[in-house]
Amino acid sequence: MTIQNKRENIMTSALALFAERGFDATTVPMIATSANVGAGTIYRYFENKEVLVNTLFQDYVRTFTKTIEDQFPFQQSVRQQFHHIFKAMILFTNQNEHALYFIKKHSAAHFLDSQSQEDFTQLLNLLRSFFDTGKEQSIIRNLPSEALIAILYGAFIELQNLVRAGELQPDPELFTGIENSLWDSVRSHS
Amino acid sequence: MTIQNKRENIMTSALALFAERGFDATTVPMIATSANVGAGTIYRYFENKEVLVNTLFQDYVRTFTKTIEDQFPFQQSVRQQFHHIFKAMILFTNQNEHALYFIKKHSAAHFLDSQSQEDFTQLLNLLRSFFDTGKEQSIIRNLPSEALIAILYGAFIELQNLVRAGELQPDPELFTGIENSLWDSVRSHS
DNA sequence: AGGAAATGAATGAACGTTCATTCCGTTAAT
DNA sequence: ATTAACGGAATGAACGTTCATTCATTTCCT
Repeated sequence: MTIQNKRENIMTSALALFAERGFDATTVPMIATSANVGAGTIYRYFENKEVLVNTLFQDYVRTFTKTIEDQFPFQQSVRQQFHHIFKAMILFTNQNEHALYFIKKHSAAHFLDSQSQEDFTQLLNLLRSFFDTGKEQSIIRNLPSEALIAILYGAFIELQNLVRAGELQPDPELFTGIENSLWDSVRSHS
Repeated sequence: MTIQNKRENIMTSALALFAERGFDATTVPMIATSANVGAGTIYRYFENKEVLVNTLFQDYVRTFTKTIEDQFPFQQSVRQQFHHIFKAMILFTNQNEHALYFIKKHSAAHFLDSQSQEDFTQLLNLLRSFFDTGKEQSIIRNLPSEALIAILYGAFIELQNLVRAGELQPDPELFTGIENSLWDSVRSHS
């Protein structure tokens, strides 16, 4: 196993455990066992448990932000921009199974350093500016953008949890239905 | 302070701490300090930390379920039933500040005993039967009831977090707007 | 005074972290 | 081609700390 693989292995194991059990209920030996390394090995790659969780947090928040920003259809309709964001959320979740839930679960945690908080704020700003633009055009419902983000984000995460738990079959039809539901929750019905 | 008050005091303090920090990051001495009692006193009222958290969980899940069931307008329209549920969520949150978030945060936790899980399932069943009825009448969107619950529940909790954090002003106008948004997310737009 | 309630220092288990040791791939010498 | 020496990577037992829990003692109330 290469060094890069081993580092990623530790990160992937830690991500899944942090997402499932939470930071505080996950022990370093647990991560080590799951990653098939000795407990001490983790400290060759990460200064300590908090550095590990912050590294993970920043990594995935940035990747998620980039996924939304990538080829964002600035010229097109608000509805199409919403579709792009929704697609990005699905794509990111498919490519990083536990990442969104991990982010959600720890985005207000006491151990986040200032860099992690900054990265998360940037993600929120991106969503906020989308909703603000949509409201200016009277296409998005007249609610605080914070609230609109909460609705979209809260509902989406809860749904992905059901999919992860196997209680919901992730077929395209379902996703279209959910996209429409969430669009109807944020759009203006004048 | 009466015995009943002391017990409630411990429960209220534990609730707030569990909601804010999570079960694993909350220590028993923390709860004791917050409740102005000695650490040992907690063990006069609760066998151990897990019994305490399960007692809290069952208490609040049952109260929440009762709040929804109380005066439920079975005879009236699905929209009015939805309004009742939404009002119940607001009422319950006003009367039990941290309770809904506590429930949310721990409803899939590893330390929940079978009684807690059963109580939570009953709450879900109540919501599920509301959505099922609404779908039969083609008033509710044709999505799995699990998904509809996730949307309503996920969005609502996320919004209450913003209110608790002071990032959203809880005025009646906002709540009406949110109720409409969530109704539009679950209703059928034929 | 007597008995129940409350206490918080003491305890042992479990945690994050360290570090003396082992392992293993590469290099160099024969 | 084989072997010896080297050094960074990996290890997991051991350390100090923190936690949940206990219990000998004190406090409170009747």
